Amino acid sequence: MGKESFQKEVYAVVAAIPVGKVMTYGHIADLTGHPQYSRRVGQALHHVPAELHLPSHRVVNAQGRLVPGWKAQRELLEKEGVRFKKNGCVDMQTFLWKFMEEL
DNA sequence: CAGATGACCGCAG
DNA sequence: TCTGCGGCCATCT
Repeated sequence: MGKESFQKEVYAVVAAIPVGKVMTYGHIADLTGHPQYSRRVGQALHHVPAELHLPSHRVVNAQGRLVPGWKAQRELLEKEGVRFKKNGCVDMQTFLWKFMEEL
């Protein structure tokens, strides 16, 4: 498995996140079979070509915090029905995508 | 080639 | 809430 195949797997997972749900970098790393690659998931998404039109705004960190410096992200999520806690973090209990429970 | 850096994670103070 | 520390890994200086 080369590095760019890992990148493709990441993109596939992100593309599969349903509207109104979010997923964390760590979980995506787990799904690709590389539990320690959370940082690489972040890199892959930071450099993802816009023409792929991935819903990368639905990826947040493990605390539900949004991407530093990306001002449109919160609005995009709110438009999909994602609500935030008082501290500004996503309400993970409600909006984290639990893919296991969909089978 | 050695450090620094980053869309990370968890724990601690 | 913010800061620091150790661990992690590829990329940039």
